[in-house]
Amino acid sequence: MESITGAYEPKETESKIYEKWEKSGYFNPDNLSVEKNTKNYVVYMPLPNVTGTLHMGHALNNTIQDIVIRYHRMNGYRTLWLPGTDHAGIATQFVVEKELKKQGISRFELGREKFIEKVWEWKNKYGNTIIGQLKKLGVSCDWSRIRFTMDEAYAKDVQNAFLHYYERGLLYRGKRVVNWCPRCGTSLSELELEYKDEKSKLWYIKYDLKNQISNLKYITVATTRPETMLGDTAVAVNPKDERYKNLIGKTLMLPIVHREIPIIADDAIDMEFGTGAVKVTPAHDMVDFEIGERHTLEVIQVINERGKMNENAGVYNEMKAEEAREKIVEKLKEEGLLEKEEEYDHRVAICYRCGHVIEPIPSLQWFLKMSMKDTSGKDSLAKNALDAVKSGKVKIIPNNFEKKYFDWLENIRDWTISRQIWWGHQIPVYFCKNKLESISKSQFPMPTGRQVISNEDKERYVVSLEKPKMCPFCKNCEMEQSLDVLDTWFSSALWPFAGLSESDLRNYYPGTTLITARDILNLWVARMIYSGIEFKKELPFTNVFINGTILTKDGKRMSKSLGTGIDPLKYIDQYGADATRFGIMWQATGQDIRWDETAIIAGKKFANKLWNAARFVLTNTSPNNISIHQPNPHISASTEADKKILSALEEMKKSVEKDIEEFEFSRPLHTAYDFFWHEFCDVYLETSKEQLSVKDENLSENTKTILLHVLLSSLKIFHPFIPFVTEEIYSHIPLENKKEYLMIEVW
RNA sequence: GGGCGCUUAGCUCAGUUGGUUAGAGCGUACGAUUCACAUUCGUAAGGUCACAGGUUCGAAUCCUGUAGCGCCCACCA
Repeated sequence: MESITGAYEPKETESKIYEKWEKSGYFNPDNLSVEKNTKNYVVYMPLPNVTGTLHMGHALNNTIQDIVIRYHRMNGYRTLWLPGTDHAGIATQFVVEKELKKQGISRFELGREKFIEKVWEWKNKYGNTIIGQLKKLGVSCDWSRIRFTMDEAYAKDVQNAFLHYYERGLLYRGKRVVNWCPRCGTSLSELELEYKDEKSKLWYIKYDLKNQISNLKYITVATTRPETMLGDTAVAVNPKDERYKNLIGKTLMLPIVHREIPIIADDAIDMEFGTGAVKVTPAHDMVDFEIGERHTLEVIQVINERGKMNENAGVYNEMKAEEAREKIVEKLKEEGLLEKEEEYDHRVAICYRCGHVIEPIPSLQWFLKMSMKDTSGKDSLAKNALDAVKSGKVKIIPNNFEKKYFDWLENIRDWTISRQIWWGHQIPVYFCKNKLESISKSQFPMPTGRQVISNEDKERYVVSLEKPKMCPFCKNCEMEQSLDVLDTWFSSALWPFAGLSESDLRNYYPGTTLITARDILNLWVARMIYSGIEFKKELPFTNVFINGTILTKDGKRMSKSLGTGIDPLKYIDQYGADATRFGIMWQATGQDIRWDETAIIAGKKFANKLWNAARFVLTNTSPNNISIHQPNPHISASTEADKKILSALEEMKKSVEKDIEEFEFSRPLHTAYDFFWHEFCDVYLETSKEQLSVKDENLSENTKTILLHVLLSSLKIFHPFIPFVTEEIYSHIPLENKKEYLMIEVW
């Protein structure tokens, strides 16, 4: 075995082997020589963003996926791991905007079309960075099937999904208070918000009663946002609150504005907090908006999309909200209407992307109906997702994450799917430019093909996959496509099937397993589940495995922005991908991981141990041209040591299989490690030296067979974990019925 | 405020249904080594299993409570 010498050097070996694997075509299940009726094993990669670069979380998540895929491939499944990237609307737009800013250009100067061109340029240049990094890790994805969420075929399915929902009556347009980022100029879903603690004040403001009741002249409300009082349309109290019971239905004079507003009773009010009386501003608070709906209150918007006061704010018009706040507090003080102010710590919502404080404002958006309650005979999307897990058809592993999933779905709100950014799937809605006051029936032609026409809100539009050739309303305008784009998750929800070819859908849908991080369980997984049922009538997968989170050594979250992240590429470069994978999996017990670098060193040492043990076996077996045949090599135990190692091997193998099938990935690595190092190397290898030196040809030949057999079996077992070094060693093993690669060996 | 999880050797963590001397990697100490591997081998030190009760013949493991840490959810203006 002259080609195995010295210490193991991962660097060259790894890139050489990865190239060979890719060339072999075996990442593509169509090239695997499997029987026709063989079962599929399909894994959907959680889509990295095109802005992404590899971090520890990806390394962990993708290593686990690769273990599952390689294990099943060797076990004879038609194995497909589908990779892809996500256009990541706001995230990408933000990155490109920042790039442009360096050159002193804003996206508004550029204009929408030019800007989108720039984003595509950026995407084509940098969008596959993470894919290249993943390859270094050794992942065996089928790159021939890589998709991007804005590929032509994918985009078509996205548009189709929109139309489908519209036809089913699940999409509606409405003015709602949404989370608005004034900097990004778009609405955000609740899942896109982050929070930060802020030191603020709680102001106690007197609202005079229109008519004094006995001695009572006013009631006091507490607020953190006095500037929104200009848009107050009620004050609410809890109906059970004795203090205010006799005031319900009475009228107050709103200070500064001098507008009459009613006192109403609503269960949402907490009697314990503040004074128990709350100002209600339906335009600028989600809860107030809901209260407003229940009591049919007027919605008066006083803050605009840029975070400034608007014309309804009178003298405060065009002031920034914070400035108006100060001015209003001053004014209240002057008028003696400020009872007191308290220091108050609270949380404010901020944009997950740019960090700007979120301003709840009313805005016309598209919503996807989720709620369980209003059923139109058919089960709601949320109900379908809920039932899939409740019935056990989809398993969430570990199952304590089910609760989080159920909680979210059971309390779900309609999903705001429109975004006012430029980068994304533009919604397939076309407006009539002429705002005709009334339209006669005769002006409503039948829709052509798959089109739905609508004239709600005096805004006439057509939902259609293609731009209508002629406006069905005025018959002469060039219809204009809506400028809204879809929430990124609207398209990623379709990931298991969107953009796949007919034959791939037939052969590879539904898939088997999804392996992901817990923070996107609801954001993404739940939505894929109901989308699968909605569009393909079949659940997209049966297992959802949630991997742990990698924390820093002192238990903090690893994050780029905090500077606490660690770059796995540094480890791959220094110790090799095998060592890095080993180190990660050694620690990935299911719990969150406080990162310990020494495990990678253990991995590096182990790769070397494996290498040297192989070197020993191969140099001691090659002189006589011994080779083995599998699957049933003629193994017989002639000594106690033989017996022991063979039964230990079988036991180890069984234990590893059981673990992997139960989504345990760290324990099998420990088990195999213990066996190989301590039982095979420390004990049997030493014993074999004696057995080989005895002048008993049968014994020494048999010992050689056993050495080769145990080595080969071990290589297979380790391959899913540390694919490179095992593949390299395999290429040197004298095997009669050898496969082209260990990767496709029979487990 | 609610939910989930964690607390075991100096560090990072295992410990399956309760059952003898509680394990691993790394680190530490001492020793070995021309014979696959110093990325090695051998030996050793090191733990009142967070704390307090309880169940049991027997508890790191089950129950109750307390404390600390982490994460998630929630409309406390």
